[in-house]
Amino acid sequence: MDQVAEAAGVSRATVSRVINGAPSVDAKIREMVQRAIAETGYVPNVAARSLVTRRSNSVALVISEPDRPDNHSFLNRIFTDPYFGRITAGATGALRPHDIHLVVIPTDSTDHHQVIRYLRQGHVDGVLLISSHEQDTLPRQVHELGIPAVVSARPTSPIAVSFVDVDQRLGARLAAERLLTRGCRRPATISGPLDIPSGLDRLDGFRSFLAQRGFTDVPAVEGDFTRAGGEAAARRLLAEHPELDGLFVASDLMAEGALRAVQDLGRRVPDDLAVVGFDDSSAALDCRPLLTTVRQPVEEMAAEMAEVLMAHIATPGRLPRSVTFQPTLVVRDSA
Amino acid sequence: MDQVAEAAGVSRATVSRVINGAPSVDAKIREMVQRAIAETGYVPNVAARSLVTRRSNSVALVISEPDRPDNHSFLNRIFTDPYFGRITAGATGALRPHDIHLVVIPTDSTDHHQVIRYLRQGHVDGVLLISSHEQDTLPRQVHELGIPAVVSARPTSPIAVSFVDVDQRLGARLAAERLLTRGCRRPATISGPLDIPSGLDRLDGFRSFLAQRGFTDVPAVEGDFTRAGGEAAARRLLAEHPELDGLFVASDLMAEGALRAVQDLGRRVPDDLAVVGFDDSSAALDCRPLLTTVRQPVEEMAAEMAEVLMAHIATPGRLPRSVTFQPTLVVRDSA
DNA sequence: CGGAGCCGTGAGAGCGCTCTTTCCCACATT
DNA sequence: AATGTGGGAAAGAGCGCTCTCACGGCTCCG
Repeated sequence: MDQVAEAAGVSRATVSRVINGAPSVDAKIREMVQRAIAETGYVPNVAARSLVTRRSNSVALVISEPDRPDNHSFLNRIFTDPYFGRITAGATGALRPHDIHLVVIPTDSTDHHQVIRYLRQGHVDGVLLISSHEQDTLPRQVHELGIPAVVSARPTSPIAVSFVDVDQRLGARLAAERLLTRGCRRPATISGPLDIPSGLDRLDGFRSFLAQRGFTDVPAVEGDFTRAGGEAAARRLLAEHPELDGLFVASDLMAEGALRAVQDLGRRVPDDLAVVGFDDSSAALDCRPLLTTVRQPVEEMAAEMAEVLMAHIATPGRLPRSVTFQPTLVVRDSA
Repeated sequence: MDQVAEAAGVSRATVSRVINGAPSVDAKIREMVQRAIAETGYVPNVAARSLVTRRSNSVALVISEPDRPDNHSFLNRIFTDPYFGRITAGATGALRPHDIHLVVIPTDSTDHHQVIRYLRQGHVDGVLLISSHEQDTLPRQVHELGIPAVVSARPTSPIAVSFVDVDQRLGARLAAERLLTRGCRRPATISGPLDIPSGLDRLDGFRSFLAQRGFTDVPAVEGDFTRAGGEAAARRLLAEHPELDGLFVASDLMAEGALRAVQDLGRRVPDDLAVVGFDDSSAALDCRPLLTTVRQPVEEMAAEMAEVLMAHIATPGRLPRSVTFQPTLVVRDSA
């Protein structure tokens, strides 16, 4: 930087001003400095800058999942699930124009303390926290740290933190309505894990809407948001309730598996059994027949999380805000 | 840090020694310092440390893909493809024990300069570069930067950089052998994009092995490593060559699509037509019948990339090294 | 014509750490 | 008793930047 200053015949302070785009620099001098920068090939040292500005220009994407028996499959599951992929894509897209980078940190409860330590050290300016399961203590811990944070769903315990969510119950209702509209009279559902709020909300939303319409004792089987889990759940459900004619599956991945099971068992979709998924991920298009599903705009939601986080970073005292997205029904062939 | 030093009745230097685990500190003093750290809740400032050590303890995972018409789908495609997911999982797993974090940076040629700028600024200690397409200039640019780097495949132009790859031709040969063993006499292939070395190598390896065994003019159609692409390619292939009885598809994702097309067209798999994939990704288990495929240990390869990179970071002058993994055949139901 | 006000620049004090150098003291050696 | 030896702690100089504050020179107004 001294070299640049000397080459341009100005002081270090002026070089700094030019680099940071301060408006109060004379156009001629600005140009001279820029030429000097180009000639010397000068690149600012980010560590030195961070030291004084207290900014790192990066944020963490912390993906908190329940413990897994083995670490390998844990990582693999996370990074292979299209849901997390869409989150990453959405967040990256929103952050990039602001030149903010993303540090991806998967975690389960066994290494919460490492994550917390990382965050405390000031590596990042804020956190996007993807946490779904009920008992997860990480949102609270992060909140207590005082670092800017946005969570991916309404926290289960009431903490004053910003979050972005989709109206889960409305989504479930859209699915239920679609099934009824098609003429289904024996609806059932494969839910997500019931220790996850979104799993619970979708189940509850589905059932309570149907109850209003006079359908009680709607069968439900708990799934685990994987294809294999969906397939197994569908087999179980049809074994116990062969009369079913409509099925709401709480994720597209599970729906893909369920569709397979249903067809293996000789049911035609949608004629014998109509199936509605949830997510509208790429998996919906991998199904045959193409999956009718409830669209959750995951990329937009992640982008919104990023925007809210950046706002928090820019103005520290800012009050938490929550944003709820509306799901929509995407009608294809399966229902 | 001054507070800690005062609380422990020592100097800042000693606190630093304790934090960095210097062996030459008296046990009693060490303990006092640690107590002081705990009491004050002191956390070292990483920016200040980086400023003097010239280390950031993070590395970039740069995923370089060809230009896409629209940015949105570009990000989505990358983060949804299980191949990149496996890479991320493998790299994360290897880096975590060393407390090194991963900054994920997707890029196409339109923003190479941004990536280069980011790297030059010293945000990261090194780069894991995932670059597949032939004309990609990024590997060379990164190499010229002089920053420690490891590339995911043999660079197309000969630059002195470390890389990790799988023996693509051997993999293709394993597939060919399997088809012949099953008794196929009319083999064909759906290749990857031919401007990607791995695509080319698999095609070439397949054909040249078959040529040795007397099979010439083996039909091939170019695919694009997506499910939809695989499906379309299979339809084209079977329309032109209805007599086929064996098919090597250069990625599991494409194989999944191809399988669908083949079965839609009334062929039974594997009886009428045997299908072998490539990758052994989770997609292989989503196929029906379960996909016989060539296993590429992507997670291990990514982990190895990370190890090599850390070695380069630790000892700067180190000569480039390349590691080639052996693929294996995983026999399931489709061939 | 003198002083107030403003714009643009320079000087210099840190930001919080590491690491080399220096120093002290206890103990061994002659 | 004087000198040598070495382990362990302290002192202090940076690392490369930003940002406040002071100041010089200009315009403008009374």
